[in-house]
Amino acid sequence: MPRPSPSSPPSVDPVRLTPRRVREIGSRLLEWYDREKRDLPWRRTSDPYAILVSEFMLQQTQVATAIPYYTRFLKEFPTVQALASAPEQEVLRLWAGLGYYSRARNLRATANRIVEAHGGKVPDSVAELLFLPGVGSYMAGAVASIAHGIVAAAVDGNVIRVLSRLFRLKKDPSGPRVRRELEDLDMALVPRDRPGDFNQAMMELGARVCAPAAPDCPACPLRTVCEAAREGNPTDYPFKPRRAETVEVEESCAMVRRGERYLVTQRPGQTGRYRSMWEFPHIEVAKGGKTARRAKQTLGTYLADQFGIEVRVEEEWAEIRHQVTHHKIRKRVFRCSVGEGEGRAENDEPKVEETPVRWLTLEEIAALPLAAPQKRILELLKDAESFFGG
DNA sequence: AAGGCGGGGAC
DNA sequence: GTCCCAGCCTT
Repeated sequence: MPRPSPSSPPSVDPVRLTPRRVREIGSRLLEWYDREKRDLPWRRTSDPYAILVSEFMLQQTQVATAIPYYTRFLKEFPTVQALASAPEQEVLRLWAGLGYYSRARNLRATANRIVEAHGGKVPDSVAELLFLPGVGSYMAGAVASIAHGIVAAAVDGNVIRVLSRLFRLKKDPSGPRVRRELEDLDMALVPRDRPGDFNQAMMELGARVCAPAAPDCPACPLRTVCEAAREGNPTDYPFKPRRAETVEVEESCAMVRRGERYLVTQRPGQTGRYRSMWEFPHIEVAKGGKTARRAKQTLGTYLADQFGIEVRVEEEWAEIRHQVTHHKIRKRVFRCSVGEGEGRAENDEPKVEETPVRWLTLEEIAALPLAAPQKRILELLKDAESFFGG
């Protein structure tokens, strides 16, 4: 049997899963976890509903970001019944600013399903959990293991990284196939007596020690059983697929004031960003050429066509920059003036039925579900009003 | 299999 | 600036 020559293409190292190595990984990791685990709100409860809420919030969201939202949310909806019977707008309002608003809608739908079909109890099997809206492979395993002590794999971004380094896995983990292999591998590692703690420990290790850019190998409880650490190149793992290029987007936003009230509208549609959330009217502006002038024109036309409101677009009043996934957005906020008797009087009938329009005070607007950039505009307006004395 | 979905933390 | 986060759903 010839040895592979140095020039042969790299192949995936065979994963060696001796019972001894499995035991060692489990015991070292749990020992570390028992010593180092953070005191997090959802670790102070054994209520499966609360744990379910935390898992929804923690999707693509860092622990520190989620904590204040989690606390508020459970205070408002302490039981699955309370959430199931809440209006969607109310759920969205508590989620506003956290992003990925489908999570909020799915969580509410899941609460509904749990009350209707599971007698108000969060299911304890992975198969049943997978039927719930917004619950995928990771969450089903996380909830089953953490809330119910079921032996299940829970493979998130942290676990992908830890496993890839432990076993020097070179394959792209973003596809479902390799993902499935990772789940099988993880499943073989989960200690039968403490599945929930093991899964949390893997994630905590990934977040605090086995970090993406600067892993702290000397502090790692698994350094003696980690192939990448031995090789000295942990940051070579996991394989990273090419990222989408950043796209720049220009938007115009209308600040239309009438006395104490401002024009706001509800985002229409069954799909798409921010649906059913509220905003100061805004629209994307085609780029190129004299963008600034086009931004004004586009906005005036939009207000007239969409809402039947004739305004004069005045000066640019503020500029908001933010980034969502691979979109880099610049939002120019224009002050707009409405002539006396123009626009509409108190009974606003938009031309487009499904696009509600309201004239509201800043206080009333603050009570609506607003995405983060809209909250920022609202804060700017509040500051301006207090500055000018209202 | 690929793209959409928001926002923020860490560097 | 960059990367990536306790992912999931739709097409």
